[in-house]
Amino acid sequence: MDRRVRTDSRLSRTLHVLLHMARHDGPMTSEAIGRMLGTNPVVVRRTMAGLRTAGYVKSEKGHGGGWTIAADLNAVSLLDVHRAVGGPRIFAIGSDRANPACAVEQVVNAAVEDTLREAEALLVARLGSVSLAQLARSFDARCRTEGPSDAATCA
Amino acid sequence: MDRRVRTDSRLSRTLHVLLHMARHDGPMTSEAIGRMLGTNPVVVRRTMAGLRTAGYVKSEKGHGGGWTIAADLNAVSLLDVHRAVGGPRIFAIGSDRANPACAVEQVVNAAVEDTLREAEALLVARLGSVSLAQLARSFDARCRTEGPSDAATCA
DNA sequence: CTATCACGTAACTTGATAAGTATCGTGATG
DNA sequence: CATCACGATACTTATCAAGTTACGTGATAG
Repeated sequence: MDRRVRTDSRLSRTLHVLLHMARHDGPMTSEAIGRMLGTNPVVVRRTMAGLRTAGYVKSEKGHGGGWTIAADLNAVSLLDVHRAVGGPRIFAIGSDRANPACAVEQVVNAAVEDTLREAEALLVARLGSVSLAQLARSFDARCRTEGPSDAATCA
Repeated sequence: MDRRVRTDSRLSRTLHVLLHMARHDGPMTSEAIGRMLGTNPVVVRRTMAGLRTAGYVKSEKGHGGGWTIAADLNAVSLLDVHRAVGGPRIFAIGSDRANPACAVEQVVNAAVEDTLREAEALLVARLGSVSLAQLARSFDARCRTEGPSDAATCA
């Protein structure tokens, strides 16, 4: 399905970058990463800033500088990355008024929000249970079954 | 928590309206509903249009006109309402490129989207398992435990 | 020391979408 | 026939991720 919608893609883009960094020797520049993602270096730096604060990557200036992984990939989950990039809003739906005076509205909001909370809990549990290392391994596994790993380079 | 974010509140607002309509004799005008929701009649009509198409409500023009429930509340689930109001976008996060050339990106997107799909399936199952009648009953139950039902009127 | 490289940061623009608003048409009621 | 209430269109507003421009800072090369 070709989604042309408005979704926050910081998590998936960051995971994409991190996996490439894991398979790459030496620092990667924001410009090179931006080319991979089809965007520009400023957007990359903006998103990576959260990862640096969390200690998952570090950055160096000057010649030969760029971004490097600074953590054990086994110790960082997809949830950690989601939080590091500051992507708190998961749902596009919800209720707008927090404490309505109307009791009917209170019941309705509670019902909807309970359901959303359940779904969010599942999401958090799933994202928290997968490490970057596992994700990298699932990529390697896929390459072994589907052919050579040349496709790891971005267009 | 006081969310001042950008959420699609069509589902919760519509449920709110439907429950009031169920407790109300005769048609309710878009203007009266708009006052309940703190919005204006055009927004109400726009959202209700989907419900009418689905056959859950009907509308009458002229004196004494307005909106009336046209379906068995036991037969309509919260999921039915969600779909009737045309609210398809559930998540604010996701991946932007559907079929990337990069195999790493494919693996990452698949992982993220599988997780989202799981959460969506849970959400759909939950919303589909609750009928409007059940929601109305849970309101009545709450009133019995917490006091008189005067709070069913909106501010 | 100076030029270049690469990140850091701030400010602004763009695009998409729910919500809000204004206006006019249409049909039904009294 | 006057009024009411919906139907529909068009336009504006608000929000936020993403994109863009511009300039500053520190590090390396020569």
